[in-house]
Amino acid sequence: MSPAVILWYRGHDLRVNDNEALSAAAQRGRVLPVYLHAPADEGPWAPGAAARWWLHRSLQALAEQLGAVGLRLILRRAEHAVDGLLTLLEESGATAVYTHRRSEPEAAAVEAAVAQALANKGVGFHLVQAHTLAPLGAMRTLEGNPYRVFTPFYRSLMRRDEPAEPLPVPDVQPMTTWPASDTIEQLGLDPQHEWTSGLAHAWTPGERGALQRLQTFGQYLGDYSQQRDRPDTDGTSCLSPHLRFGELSPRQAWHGARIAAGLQAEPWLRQLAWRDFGHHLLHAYPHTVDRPLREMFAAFPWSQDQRALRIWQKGATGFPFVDAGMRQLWHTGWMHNRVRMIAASFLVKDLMICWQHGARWFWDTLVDADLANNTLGWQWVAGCGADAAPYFRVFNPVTQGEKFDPNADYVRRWVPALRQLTGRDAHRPWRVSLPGRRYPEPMVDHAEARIAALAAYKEIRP
DNA sequence: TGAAATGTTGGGGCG
DNA sequence: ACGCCCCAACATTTC
Repeated sequence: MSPAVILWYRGHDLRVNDNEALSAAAQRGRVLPVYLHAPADEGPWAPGAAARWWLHRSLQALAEQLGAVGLRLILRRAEHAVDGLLTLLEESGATAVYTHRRSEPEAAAVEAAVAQALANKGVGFHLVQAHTLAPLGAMRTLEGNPYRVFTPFYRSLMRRDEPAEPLPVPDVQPMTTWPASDTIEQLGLDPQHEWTSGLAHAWTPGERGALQRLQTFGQYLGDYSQQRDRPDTDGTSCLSPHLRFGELSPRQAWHGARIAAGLQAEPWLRQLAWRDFGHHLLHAYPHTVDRPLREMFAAFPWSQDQRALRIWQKGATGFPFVDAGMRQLWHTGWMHNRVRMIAASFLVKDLMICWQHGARWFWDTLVDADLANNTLGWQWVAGCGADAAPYFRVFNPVTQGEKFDPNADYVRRWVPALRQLTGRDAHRPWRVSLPGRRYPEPMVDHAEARIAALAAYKEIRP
């Protein structure tokens, strides 16, 4: 009788296809899959509400996928993951633990603690690297430093061999008797707020939903470079939450895109590489989750206006493109990337509210909230990160709207009060009279706000 | 993965 | 025919 081995799911790896830890575990013994909800391990960046909504459903989907091959997903609460693993080792007599490495600083500490505890027990610990295209730490400049500029990082990534082909679902030997499991409800992940009703309409969490989305997007890949900046179309893949939860591996995405579009997949693979860049940066500079990479920004004279922050969060700034984005976020847990840049720029430059507040809001409301990419994106916009937009590049929320949402279809979709306006007027509603005034006046004068932000930036420059 | 200010050019209206 | 002005279109500089 072969020994039991634990397959430790950690929430960024919720799939059975192309699952290296599963495949390795299956070769070694009877597979015991477990997800441990360990709040004490999570620190200040525990998954936000939208991510918990997704996680709850993705775990249900994973349990089904595992069930189809004869495995059962064990769910457990534990103070620390290491406690949960030790308990399960006792109960099952398992001889090894397989899992996938994460890139977050807190997760690295957990991995170290688990490695230590398992070594003490003489239990094998197999930490597999599969959440990025290139292994964390493997991407180095000629001087041996981490890349801090995207383009050289990208070129270097593309010079590597193509990622290996995705693995099929392995043949598995199930356990003969299964340890007890909590129910998904007992984990208490689902936020059960009223607002989550919109999320279910927009998404299908789980591996099947992910593969379906990849399949569908493959048909549009040829138009990606034309359409990707247009929030009024479905030009982007919308794979980000699936990748975040590992319902799809980056190399599955890579090969899926190659099969669908061959060399034409390049512009989209470049975006997939941005995802890798974020994870490599977070791994190299873990403190950047709440501190600017470029240290002079610590002295920036940020505004503490809580009221303004609320107005931005609600999507009531009076700038239609910004408000449409913030409302799309609230209703669907997702925002088009072009609009993320504009909305983020508005918070940081027009309102001069520090990027950490924006990052926290996105963290709580995005279904694809990923610490590495959220940090990269906000520091990019704020101008304080790696390969950041220079601070003096201030987006104009009106002209950006006119450029990328020329008929204002996106704005009118998400801001009902503007629906009666023509495409031309919807981006500048203050020029026309709105019956009932259901849409707010602009909360700032953009031209003045821009000048104020540039002046503040001048203060901190060396 | 900007935008605004400033500079330059060239066509056309006009006296 | 000529110079002058206006201004759109484009280029360059600056933040």
